[in-house]
Amino acid sequence: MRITLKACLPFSLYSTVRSHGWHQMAPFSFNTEPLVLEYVLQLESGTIAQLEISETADGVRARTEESITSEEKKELKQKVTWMLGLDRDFSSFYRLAHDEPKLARMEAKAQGRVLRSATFFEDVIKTILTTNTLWAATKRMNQNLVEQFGTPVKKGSSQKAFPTPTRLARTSEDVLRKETRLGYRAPYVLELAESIKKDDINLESFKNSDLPTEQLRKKLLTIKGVGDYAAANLLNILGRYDYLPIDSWALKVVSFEWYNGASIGKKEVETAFEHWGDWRGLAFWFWDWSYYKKSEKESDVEM
DNA sequence: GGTAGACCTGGACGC
DNA sequence: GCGTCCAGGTCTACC
Repeated sequence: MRITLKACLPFSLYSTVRSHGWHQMAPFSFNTEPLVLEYVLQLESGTIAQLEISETADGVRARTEESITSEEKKELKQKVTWMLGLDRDFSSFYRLAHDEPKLARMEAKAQGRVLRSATFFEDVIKTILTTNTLWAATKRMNQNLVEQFGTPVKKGSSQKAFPTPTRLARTSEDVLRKETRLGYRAPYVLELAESIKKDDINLESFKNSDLPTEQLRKKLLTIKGVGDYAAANLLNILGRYDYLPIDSWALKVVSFEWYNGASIGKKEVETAFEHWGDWRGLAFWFWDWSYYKKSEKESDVEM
């Protein structure tokens, strides 16, 4: 089965996929030759579809070998549109970015979209796994979650979908802590899965919520394991750019950019992007950091 | 509202 | 191979 979807132009599959590290996390995988994004998607009906998404002249083509119903096809279209932000229009931001040398490239590279998971639940769990740990450990915890609790494409297949809240709610904190190696994050993941199962929280409604960003942020902060950084990161994923995800990396690159490497706090980061108003999260996310130019120069010397 | 300490894993390092 | 140190956000208790 194949579907083609049009994107609001400009669009680049490569730029969207490489917008952050999600493409390195199961059930995503990404090949550059040829350019294909793979994802194991679990539909509402329970059907598992192994998707191969490639770029077309004006959008994407999604292919799966599984036969699916017309209702499932409709859901698949909605999910792919959401994951790649195909309907997102960044023209107002591009007009502002043209005058900023650190962002002026964005329109030509069709940057602005961030890769999202099929469900907001998956994005919240993955964000919790990024906190207070190294990237390698985040990937390992996520891999363990998918391997241990994900539904396979076919019986015996190693390709599995991200676990559903219902499936995770059936496990125990002890298993998540010791076997999935989530450590102190285990009760947070379990509590969230249980809350969704009991309908205490509907994370998927956050995708198209009319609530003001501040109220949405407050709701996110009620989730155990989601603090200021994680909430801002999740708001950016939802397309709300009013908050900056300030972690230790942000302090480092902003300090290098404007404070000559001196020790700084959150306030300095916020001040640096204040004038971008409602777009500040997006400007921050795609800023062309001098810190990396310096690193490249140093590695050039070493070579 | 601000701050200190605990939480937990895994990589780096020294022995 | 073993032990120690450190980095990484959030939570909770306390002031």
